[in-house]
Amino acid sequence: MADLPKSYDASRVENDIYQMWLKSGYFNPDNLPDAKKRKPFTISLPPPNVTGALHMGHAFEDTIQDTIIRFQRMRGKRALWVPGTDHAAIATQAKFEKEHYKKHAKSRHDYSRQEFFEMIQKFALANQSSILSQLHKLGLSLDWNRLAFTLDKERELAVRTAFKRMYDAGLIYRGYRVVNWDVKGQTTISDDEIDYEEIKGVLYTFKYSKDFPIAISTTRPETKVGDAAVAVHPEDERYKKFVGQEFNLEFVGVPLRIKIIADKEIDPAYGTGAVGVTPLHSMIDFEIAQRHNLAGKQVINEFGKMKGAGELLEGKKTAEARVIIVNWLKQQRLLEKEETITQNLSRAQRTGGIVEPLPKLQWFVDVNKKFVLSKSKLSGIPSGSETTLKDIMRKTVENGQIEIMPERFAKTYFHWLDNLRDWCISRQIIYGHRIPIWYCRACQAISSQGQNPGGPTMHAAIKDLAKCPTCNSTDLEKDTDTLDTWFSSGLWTFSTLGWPKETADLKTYHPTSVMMPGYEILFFWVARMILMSGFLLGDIPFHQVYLHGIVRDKQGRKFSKSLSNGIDPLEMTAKYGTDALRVALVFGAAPGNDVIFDEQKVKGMKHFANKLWNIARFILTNVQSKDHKFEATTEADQIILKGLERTVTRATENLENYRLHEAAQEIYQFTWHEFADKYLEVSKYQMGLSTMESVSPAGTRKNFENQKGNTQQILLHCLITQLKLLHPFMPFITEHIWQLLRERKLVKTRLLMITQWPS
RNA sequence: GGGCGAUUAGCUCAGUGGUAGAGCGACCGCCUUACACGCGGUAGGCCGUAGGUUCAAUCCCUACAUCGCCCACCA
Repeated sequence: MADLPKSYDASRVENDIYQMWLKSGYFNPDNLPDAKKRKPFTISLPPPNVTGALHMGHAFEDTIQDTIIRFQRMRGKRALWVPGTDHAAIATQAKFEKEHYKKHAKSRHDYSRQEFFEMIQKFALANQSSILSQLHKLGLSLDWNRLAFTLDKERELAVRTAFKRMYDAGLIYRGYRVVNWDVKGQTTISDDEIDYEEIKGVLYTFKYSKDFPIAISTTRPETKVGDAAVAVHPEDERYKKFVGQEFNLEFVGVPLRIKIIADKEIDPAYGTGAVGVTPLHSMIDFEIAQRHNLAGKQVINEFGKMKGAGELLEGKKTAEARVIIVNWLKQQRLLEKEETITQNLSRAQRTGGIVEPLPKLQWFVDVNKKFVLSKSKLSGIPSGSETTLKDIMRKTVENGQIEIMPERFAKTYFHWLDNLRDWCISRQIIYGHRIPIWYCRACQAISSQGQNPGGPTMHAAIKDLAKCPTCNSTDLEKDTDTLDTWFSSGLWTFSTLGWPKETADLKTYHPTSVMMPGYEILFFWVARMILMSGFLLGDIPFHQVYLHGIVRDKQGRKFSKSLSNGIDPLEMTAKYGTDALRVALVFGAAPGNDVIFDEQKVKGMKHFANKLWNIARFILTNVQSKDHKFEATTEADQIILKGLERTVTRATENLENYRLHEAAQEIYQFTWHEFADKYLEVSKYQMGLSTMESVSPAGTRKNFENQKGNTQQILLHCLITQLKLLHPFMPFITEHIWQLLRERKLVKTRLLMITQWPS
C-alpha cells in the first residue's frame, strides 16, 4: 500500500490519462477493434459559439454527451462524437466590435470589409483554440480528427450548395416586407432572436383630425404619420357605415389619405375597436395592408429616427417624436384618452438594441411553398411526392421518426410550427457566410423593390461567378448580406461529415443517433436541422433529440456575463477534479429540467471519487492474483453479487433511456453503501484480516478461513464491474485505477475506455 | 390571452398506484490497520390546497393557489 497515496489527487493523473486516450486513437471510431462490424452510434456536438470561453452550461451539456458516447462505445458501438465550433455571426461580431472599440476606438467603418472580416475571424479562431483546450480538460472523447467550424472552407461549400439548391427549388426568395430591424446592430434579425421586456407604456386614444369620424388607439403615435387606413371589424355596427370611405386629412402637418377598411382580424372589443393601419412599421399591419392592397409610407429610418414625416418631426428620435405628437394632439384637442398599460418592448437578443419593424428587401426561406422531394426516407413523405418545409418539420416528429425527449417538448415544437412564418435569413453584418448571389448590372438594373426574384439580374452560384451566365458580362456585384448563423448550423449533422461530397462518413454515420442540446434552442436549431436535412438529403438529421435543462446559479438565475455570476468549470475541475464536477452536474438532473449549480455538490462528489480510490486501494493491497472462478458461498457473497447484478441491469437500462441521473444515483448507492460499507467490512473477516474480537463474532473467523481466495475474487470482480459502470461518468479515476490493476495483471484490456460493458 | 413545468426533509433535488429517498447541512459518539474527503448512530416530511377515481394515491383525474419558463402580441 506504500506506493498508493491515501487520497486521490485528480490533478496529478487527469492530463496523463487524457494523453493516453488521445494516443490510443480510439476517439476515432474507425480505429476501434473490429470497427467495421460495429453498429455506428453518432452524436454531433452542439458547437459552442466562438464568442468566448465555455461556461457551466457547456460543461453540463458536454458531460451528458460524453457519458452517453462512452457508454455506447463500451457497449460495442462504433461511437463517433464530432466536435466543432460555431462562428455565431452577430454574436461574435458584436462582441468583437465592442472589445475592439474599447481598445482602439475604431469601428467597422474604419476598415474595409475584407480587413474587418479577417480581424473577426482571427478573434474567433483565438477563442476557438481556448475552447478546445477546455474541452480536453473535461475529458471529452471527441474525435478531434473530424473537428469542424461553421465558417471554414468545407462548411462554406456546404452552405453555398445548400443555398443554391434551395434557391433553385424556389424555397429561397428575395422579398420586400416588414422585418425586425436591430437599430443598434444595424441588421435584420429573425423572430426568434428577439427578447421581450415588459414595460409600462401609454395607450393613447385619439382622432387624426377633427373631421375624422373614428378614434384609434396606439402606444406608438409616431408611427401613425405613416398610416394608410383604419381597420374595423366587418360586423361592427358603430363603423359599418364608414367602410370604404376615404379621407384626406392633415396629421401633425403631414397629409394623409386614410381609407376605412373592414378586416376580420380586428377585435371590436379592444380600445375603440378601430386600428390605424401602418403598413410599413408593423408586421401585422403589413399583412393587413397586403390583403387590402394598400401602399404605405416609411416614416422611420434605420437609425430609429423620423424621416419623411414632415417638418415638425424630421430627424427626431421616435421617442421625441412621440412627445411632439402627443403635445400636438393635446393642443388640437384630439386626444381622448391616455391609459397606462403593460406592453412588451422588443429587444435584439445579441446587441440589446431596440427592434424597429421596418420595410426591407431581404432573403427568406419559404416554409410553405410546395416542392417535390424526389428521394425521400422521410416518414409520411414518399419519394417524388409534393411537400413543404413545414410539412417535413411536422411529419418527421409527428410520426415518431424523430423522437423528442422529454416528450412534452414535442408539444412546444408543434405549437411553434403552427405559428411559423417565413424565415428571414439575410443579415447586414460582415461576419458570416456571404449570400452566394451575384447581380448583373449589364443585364438589368436591380429592381429596387425586388419584385422579380429569380429574374435575369440575379444568379445563385456555388463557386464565385466571374461572368454573368446570361449575358457574359463581367460587371457583376456580389450580394453584400451574410446569412443567419443558424443557416449554417442547420447543416451541422451532415456538413461535418463531408456533405455535399458523398463521403464514407456520411454513409456510415448519418443520420446521427441523438442530438443533445438545451431546450432553449429547440426552434433555433433543432427545427432548422430537420428542415435542412429533410430538404437536402431527404432524410432526418438524427433519430432522437434529448433536450437538457439550463444550469442556474443558487438564486435560480441563468449564468450570464451581464450578471457576472459565471463560474468557470475549469476552476471547479482544478479544485475538485473533473470527475467530481461531471458527476455533480449529472446527479439529480432529470431530463429537461434545469439544474442549480452548487459547489457543495461537487465537493461531495470529490469525496465519492476518494471513496472509490480507497476501495481500489484496499483491493489492490489485498488481492494479488486473478482467478475468474468464484462462487457465492456466504450470505454476504450472495447479497453483494445479487446487488451488483441488479445495479448492472438498472444502470444499463437507465443509460439506454438517457436517465443518467438515475443510473448515477444507483451506482453511487451501490458502490458506497452496499459494497464499501457492508461487503468490504465483511470481507475482512472472510479473508482473515480482522483480528478484533469485538467485530469478529466468535467462531466465525475460523469458518471463513478457507474463503479467502474466493472473497478476493469477488472483491476484484465487483471492483472491475463498478469501474466499468462508473467509467462513463468518471472517466479519469476509473481509467487510472484500471491502469493500476493492469500493472498488477489483474485485468487484461489495455484501456478501460474500450472495455466491454458488463451484462 | 394560450401552452408547459415546478410545488416532496433546513437547503438542492430524485422517485414510485400499496409502510417516503439521495446529496449537502444539523445533532451524538468514534483518528477502528481502505478512506476523518472517513465510520457508526440520531433527529427531521399530513410529498402545495380542495375535491374525485380506486380496496389503496405523494404518484392517476378535475379545479385552485404560488413560483418559473415558452409562445402570441390587443393596435
